Amino acid sequence: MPPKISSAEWEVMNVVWERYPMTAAQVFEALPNHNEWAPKTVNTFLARLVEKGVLGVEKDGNVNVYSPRLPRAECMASERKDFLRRVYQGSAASLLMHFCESAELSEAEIRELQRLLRKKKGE
Amino acid sequence: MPPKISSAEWEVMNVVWERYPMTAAQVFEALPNHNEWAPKTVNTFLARLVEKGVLGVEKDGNVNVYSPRLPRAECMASERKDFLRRVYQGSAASLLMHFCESAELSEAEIRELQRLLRKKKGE
DNA sequence: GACGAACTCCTACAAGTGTAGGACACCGAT
DNA sequence: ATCGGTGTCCTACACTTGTAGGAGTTCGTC
Repeated sequence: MPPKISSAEWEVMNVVWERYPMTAAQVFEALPNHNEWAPKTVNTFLARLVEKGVLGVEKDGNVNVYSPRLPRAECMASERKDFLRRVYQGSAASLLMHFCESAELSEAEIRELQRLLRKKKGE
Repeated sequence: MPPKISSAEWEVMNVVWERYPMTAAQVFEALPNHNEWAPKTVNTFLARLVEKGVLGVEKDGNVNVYSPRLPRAECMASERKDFLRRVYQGSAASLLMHFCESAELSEAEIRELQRLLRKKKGE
């Protein structure tokens, strides 16, 4: 199981998973809420992610270069499992209903979901 | 917005939302993992939930009786929003696909979802 | 009216998280 | 060789969360 990734750490990882390898400065630049955190703060998150084994770091000269050590899909799956249990006590059906109702979905996305459900029914 | 409810606090709230009002002892008894926490621990969670305004408390003699002060649906919605943003960066469609794929769904549940999607398409 | 059981209220403490600051090192320009 | 900028590493600190323990109050029973 991947380790627990905190909320701020997810922000960072979302950036790094998109386009690694990255230096701390690049991560800082790429963050959407880049204005809300001091560069040092981002540095702390990077260091903690390395500690946790979510990120790996290599030196390019004196500069740290970070890359994921865990696949995003795996961390997402672990987070889904936790959320499903904690908030929905395991009931995937009501979770899906709730998200479905409040989601804004395009025609194409709806069709894709319908296709998936039809396939599921067949099993 | 409801306040942040921690993982352990969700366990407690899931019980209280099912059948309030409840005393601390009743909550303790009703907890699924009732064996893993000391009664005092559960007490701490209850107190914190009252502080946060999620639970209300009244005295029945010298005994505390707890009831929700926030509707479950509202707390779930807030949690969904947070999860969607943090892990899926707002993409409800991929969230739904992922949960759909890994979920075990009965025929009836699938039909219900299909109905919901058809309705959504019509809008 | 004193004692034990039950319950509440206050306190504690370590680990995790958000939020950085300061010291120190190294590279490029002068 | 020196100095300033840029980056790393270590340290800090308050708040949250998980996990309770102990002191004190009160009610029913002997």
